[in-house]
Amino acid sequence: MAITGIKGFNDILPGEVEKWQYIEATARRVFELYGLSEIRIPILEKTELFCRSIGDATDIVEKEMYSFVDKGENKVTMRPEGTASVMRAYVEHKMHAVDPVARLYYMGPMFRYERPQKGRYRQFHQIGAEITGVAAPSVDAQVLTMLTHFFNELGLTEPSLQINSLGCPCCRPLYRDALKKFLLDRIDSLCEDCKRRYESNPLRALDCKSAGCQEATKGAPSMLDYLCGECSAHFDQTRKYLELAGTPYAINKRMVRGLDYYTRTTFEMVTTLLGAQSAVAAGGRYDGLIAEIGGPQIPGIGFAMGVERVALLLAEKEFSRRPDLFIAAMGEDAHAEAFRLMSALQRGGAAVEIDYEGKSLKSQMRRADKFNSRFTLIIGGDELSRGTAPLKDMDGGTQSEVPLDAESIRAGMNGIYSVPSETIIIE
RNA sequence: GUGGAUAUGGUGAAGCGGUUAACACAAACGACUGUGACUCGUUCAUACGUGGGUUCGAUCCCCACUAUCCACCCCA
Repeated sequence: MAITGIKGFNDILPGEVEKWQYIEATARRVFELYGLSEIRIPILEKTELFCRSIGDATDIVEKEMYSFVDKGENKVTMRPEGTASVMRAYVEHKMHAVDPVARLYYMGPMFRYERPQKGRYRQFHQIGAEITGVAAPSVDAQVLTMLTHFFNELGLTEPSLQINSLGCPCCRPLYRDALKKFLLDRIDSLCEDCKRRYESNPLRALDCKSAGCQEATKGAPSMLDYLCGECSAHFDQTRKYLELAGTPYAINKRMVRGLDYYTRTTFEMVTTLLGAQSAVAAGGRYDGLIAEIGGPQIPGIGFAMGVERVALLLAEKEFSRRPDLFIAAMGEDAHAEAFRLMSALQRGGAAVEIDYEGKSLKSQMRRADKFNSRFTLIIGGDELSRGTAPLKDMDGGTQSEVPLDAESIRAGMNGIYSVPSETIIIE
C-alpha cells in the first residue's frame, strides 16, 4: 500500500493551483492599494500565545490545536490562526515605537484538528490583514471596504457583508446579564448545547441553528441597544463611513464571534453557496489584544479569509496558462535547432514547448493543440537548408514564413499578439 | 468527539451471485501519404478500498476495519 497524505491535509495540484495564485495575487494587489505590507510569520508559536489571545475556554484552544512538546521541552503549537502571531511580532519588534500604526497582511497555512468537511480542512489557508494603532471608526470602514473591494476584484458579488458590534468591556457585561435574564424564562426550549453554554457563552444561543433556539431568542434584547455611548457612537460612525465609501452591508444583530479578543465592530462575509460553511471571511476589532499579550494599550482591527472557501466560490471559473510557442521538429538536426531556438526564446521571456522524444509531426501538432499554444513553428530538413520555417497561428490557422532566429520568431509572433507571456487566462 | 452516506481504471460511471467487468471522456499510437481542432481505427482494470465469512461460485450477500464525503459541534 502506497503512503498516503494525512487526513485533512490536501495537495493543491496544477490546474487548481493557478486559481490560488490568482487569489493571492489579487489580494496582494488590492491590499497594497490600501497601504498594507506583507508580513511573514512562523507556523510554530509558543502554545501560551494562543491560550492568551484566542481564549482558554474557546473550542480552538480546548480541542483543536496541533500542540506538542519539542526537543527543548517547550510547549509549541502549529498556528490555528494568524492574528495572534502578527500581534506577537508587532510587540516583539516594538513596531509601535516607530509608528503605532501598522498595516499588515499575511497569507499561509493554519492548522486545526477538526473533522474535515466541505470548505473545512485540518490544514487550511488564510489570507488576513491587520491594522493597529487607529481607534477611529473610519478605519473600520476602510478595512471593510478593502475586503469588499477584494471580492469584487475577483468578480464575486455573492459573499455579502454583515456587521455587528460586540461592545466593549464596559457595556458587554450589562448586555450579557440582560440576555441571560431573558433566556432564563425560556431555558427549556433551548437545545442541549445552548443550555450547557448558558453560563459560559450565552450569546451563542443567538446564532444557534436549532429551531428551538431560533424561536426562543426571537424577541431577545440586542447588543446594539446596550452599547455604551462610545461604542454606540463608534458603530454609527462606522456605518456613516461605509456609506461614504459606497460599501454595501447589512446589520446582523445576532452575529457572534468565536474568539475572545473581539470588541466593538465585528463582521463576516457570508455566502449561501458553501453548505454549512457560510463565513468566507470574518474579523473584527480587538482593542484589548495587544495589551493582553504584553504590549502597550494599542487598538487593532483585522480579518482573515479562508482561501479554500474563496476558491470554492470561484469553482466555475477555469484558470489555465498557455505557452506562446510550440516548436515541432522532424529529424535530429531539426530537433537540435528547435532546442536551440527554444532556449533562446525562453531566455527572452517567451513560454516555449517542444517535443523531446522524436514523435511524428502529427503527434507534435496534437500536443501543441493540447497545450493550447498560441503559435507553432514547424522545422524539418527543408527548413534547415532554407533558413526559414512556417510559423502557424493556432487560433486563426494562418501561417507565415519566418527566418530561424529568435528575434525574427518573436517579431512574427508579436505582429499578431501583443499579450505578454505567462498571463493567467480566466474564462 | 458524534451521526449519516459512499467506496469499481487517470476521470465519470454500468454491472447487483456464474459476463471477455459495459459505455463515455482522458491518454498513447496510427489512418486522412510534412500541420492540431472534425472523423475513423488500435491500445488502455488477472481487477471491483482492506481483511475475514456465507456459497459449488462473489464486484454483487454478511461482518469488521480503513478511507472519502456530508452534517453536528465549532469555525476561515
